[in-house]
Amino acid sequence: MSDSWIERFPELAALPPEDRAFLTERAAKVALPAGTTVFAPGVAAESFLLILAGSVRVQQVSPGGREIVLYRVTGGETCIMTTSCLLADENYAADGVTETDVEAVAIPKASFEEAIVRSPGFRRLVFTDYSRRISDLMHVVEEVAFERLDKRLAQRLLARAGDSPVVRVTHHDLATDLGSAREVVGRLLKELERRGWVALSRGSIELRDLDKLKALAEGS
Amino acid sequence: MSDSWIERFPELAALPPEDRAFLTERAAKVALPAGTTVFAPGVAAESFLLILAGSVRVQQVSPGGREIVLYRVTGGETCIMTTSCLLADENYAADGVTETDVEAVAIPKASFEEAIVRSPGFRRLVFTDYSRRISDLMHVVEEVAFERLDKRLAQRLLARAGDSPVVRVTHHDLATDLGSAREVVGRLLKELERRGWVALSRGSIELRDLDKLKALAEGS
DNA sequence: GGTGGTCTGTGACTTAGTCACGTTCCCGTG
DNA sequence: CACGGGAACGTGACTAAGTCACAGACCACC
Repeated sequence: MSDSWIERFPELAALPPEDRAFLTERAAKVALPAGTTVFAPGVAAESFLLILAGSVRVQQVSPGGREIVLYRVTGGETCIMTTSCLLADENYAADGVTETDVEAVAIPKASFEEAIVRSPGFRRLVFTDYSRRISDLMHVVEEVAFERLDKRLAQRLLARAGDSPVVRVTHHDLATDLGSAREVVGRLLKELERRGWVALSRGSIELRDLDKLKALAEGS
Repeated sequence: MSDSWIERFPELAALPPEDRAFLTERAAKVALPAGTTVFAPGVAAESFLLILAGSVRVQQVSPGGREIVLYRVTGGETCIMTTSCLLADENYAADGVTETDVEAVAIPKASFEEAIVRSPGFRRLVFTDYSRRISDLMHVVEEVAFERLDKRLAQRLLARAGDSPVVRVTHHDLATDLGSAREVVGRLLKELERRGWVALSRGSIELRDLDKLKALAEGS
């Protein structure tokens, strides 16, 4: 298989040629359409997944139907949940869904284990990704437990706005991002609109006063 | 050094003799009195830690002074926060404090990396522990985001009660366990007392109706 | 027998979540 | 074009949880 994908992973691109070859020979490219369930509680994974492009949302769903996004896996990152299932036969209470069309590379379990043994650089990539996810999770705990919702909402709005000031997102999606309820998010947004900081319309939100929003997002 | 400690870790005890010897030769036993800070934001670790006895509490502290316990590391487990620092040079926003006197075994960074390479069983132990902590963290997120506080409080009371029905703990400590505020915990406890399910006194709580508490802890 | 520190209690208030609706908008089908 | 259904959003009334500013109460130790 072509080894061009490996350039998406600086740690792997810097590997000695024989390790690069080992990986590229055993990797298979896969394409996942938006909305695919990559993993779910009770389903064992059989490959190590490296995401080339697109985004996988890892979330928890409560018995009562509420959801919270734990983190997102995007291009250049690996999917810890499948890794863990490979290494520890662990089953998690979270599921992963592609938010966009996703291009990924899959390495079978046996080759993955061998790569861990033979390549310090590969090992480092895997451990680094574990650490990043643990950081992500700790950050979620911190936010959910301690931060005000209006502040978190402002953070999310700013994060979702790329260069464009218009964010295409529903109240429900924002609530899922924040682990809150749609009505609550709607009310907070309405208050922001009343202040003139955003303009609301069905399915999208225009950020009108970035400075004020940033102040809210960063304020203590 | 004596290799008796290795029996505390079934995965390691089952290792081939040469791997066991490798670990026991390089491990150093350490004793940490209660209240010792094992790691903290901004401090790099230099050894892999295996806990033999006692308990290390890993927690986050908010700017506003509120705290939440993320998980506890107890006998027979390893400390992935230090592991992560070893492997990924990551710095976390959490700190670890010994809750009791702790006996542990430390393996220097270089020996740790070598053990990862040479011993599949050791590798498995490390990855399994990563997975366990990720599970723990996801569980915390789920509880904080979705579960009622009275239910979580009942769970904690039951968890803290060993065989004895009298739990020695302050309202503040329970609040820290739950990531909540002392006053809130106090009010909920008072309500439980009014129902006759617990009896409160300074510094301790007597569980009077385990069935009712269990029903609360398990109820939807 | 004070005295400082820890632990707990309380009321008034704000913020967040829940529940049960109702309304509006969009888009495809008859 | 009407209209019907689903998705998105709005609202009010209520409960749960967190915050703030205190005030006691208990304990240990001079």
